[in-house]
Amino acid sequence: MKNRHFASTLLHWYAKHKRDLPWRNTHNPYIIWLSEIILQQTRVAQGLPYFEKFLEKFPKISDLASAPSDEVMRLWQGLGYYSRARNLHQCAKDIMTMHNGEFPNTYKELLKLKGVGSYTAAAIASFAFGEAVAVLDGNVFRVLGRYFGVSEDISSGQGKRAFEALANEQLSNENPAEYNQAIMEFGALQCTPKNPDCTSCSLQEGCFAFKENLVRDLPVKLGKVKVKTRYFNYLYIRCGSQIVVRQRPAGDIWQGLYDFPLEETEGALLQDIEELTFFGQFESKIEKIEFEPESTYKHILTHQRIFANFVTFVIQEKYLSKLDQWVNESGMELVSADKLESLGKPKLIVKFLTDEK
DNA sequence: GTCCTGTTTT
DNA sequence: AAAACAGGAC
Repeated sequence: MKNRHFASTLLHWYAKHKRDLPWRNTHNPYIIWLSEIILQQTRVAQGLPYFEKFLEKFPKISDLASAPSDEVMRLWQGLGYYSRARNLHQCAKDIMTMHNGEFPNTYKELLKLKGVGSYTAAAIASFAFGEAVAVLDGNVFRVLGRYFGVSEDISSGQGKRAFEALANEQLSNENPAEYNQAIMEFGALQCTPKNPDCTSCSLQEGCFAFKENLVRDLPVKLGKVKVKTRYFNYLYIRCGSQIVVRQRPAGDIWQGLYDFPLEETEGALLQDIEELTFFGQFESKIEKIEFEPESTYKHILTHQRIFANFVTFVIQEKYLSKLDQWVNESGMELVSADKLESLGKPKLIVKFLTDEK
């Protein structure tokens, strides 16, 4: 007989402390999948409004599959990690075309879906279909790492395998769904990264980290991110009621979102508009120019630090066709302010547009 | 390693 | 104000 103290304590704690969240009252795999993709790398408080918007707009997976991708990206605007939105949409289409609109119902098959990795596959398999497979997310690493005193690095392959084995060993086979929810909720509310509430903890007695005073040091996470700095000189070009926009290409940040024509520089932002290639081409046709290098925006990502300036150009309306030609040749678009509002944009762009008003 | 934004800590 | 942190897929 295995020692079930850990699992049963978590299950009791969960029954008493769990939050009532909309995706917890269903076995509908579409709703569970949607919530899990939105909550990847995202806290409940930030993801909840997006979950509600998406479910209202797309009540069924067929609704999501048939939506234009710009609409999906616009709805995702502000949530970050936009590949999740692209994968979400592609996955919905794949399920309609390759699975007759029905979700796969095993961990193994779920893992093949776009945007579904080991965590999300385990979550859907257990929550929707009751499969006995343990989830492994940041909360689970922390709770297991502390309670059992695992000192392996969670970012190494060896560490991950050790945690996976331990997680599946502790999993309640009677109720894998409740157990998975319980350990993650426990990590989110009780066994938090900073200042966990050890004094009121029902697992305190058997906790290795508490006993050895290692709560602050577990789990072990090595590996550092090196941040590179980039300089974006944005051109905010208007002509009559039209604005020049550009959809961001593959191979860089914010793929599929819209921003403005951009001249990126090395080492520093441009200090003079005459250094902009665009200025040379349109110098004689510019009515009004605003250049405010003092209002530089700083935008921080995990791996990049971006400094951005926005230079406003107002082109005389009689040169619209000339501008239109340049826009088309450069693979960009001229859109109205309303259209621009409706497009999915990075936070940096939304912030600039808000500040403009 | 590459992908984002919001919150917490310093 | 800046840095650190939180949160998985590819």
